[in-house]
Amino acid sequence: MERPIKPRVCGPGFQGRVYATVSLVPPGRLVTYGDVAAALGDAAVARQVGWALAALTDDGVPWHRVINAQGRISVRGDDARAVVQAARLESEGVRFTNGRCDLRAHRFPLPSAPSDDE
DNA sequence: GGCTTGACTAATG
DNA sequence: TCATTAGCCAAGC
Repeated sequence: MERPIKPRVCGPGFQGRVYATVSLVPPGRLVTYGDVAAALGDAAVARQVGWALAALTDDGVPWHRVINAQGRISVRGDDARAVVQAARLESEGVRFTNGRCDLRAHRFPLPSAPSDDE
């Protein structure tokens, strides 16, 4: 059957995989950069996940559902982005406390690397 | 082809 | 809880 996610059609190289994986996260749920990286097959590329999202311009990707392992929003200088992210998450039912969210309660179990078997 | 940058993570103090 | 350090890896120049 048609593969659930085809990284290549979502973008070039690594970024496309990141977008595809992040797109799997349903509203009201959260994932960490490490989770996305692990879903891609390499937990060590968490940094690259953030880098990929930083270059993201597609509203079709719920980038705001991706936070760091500490349950905090990190946008590395883009404060406006952080405000938007927090607002969207709260809009989806995610509760924030002291700038941190309840990652334990909202964490979404990402599936293993998007099956692009070929 | 090599160096630098970067929305991270885990460990330590 | 916060600050610092070391490690990993892809994209850009």
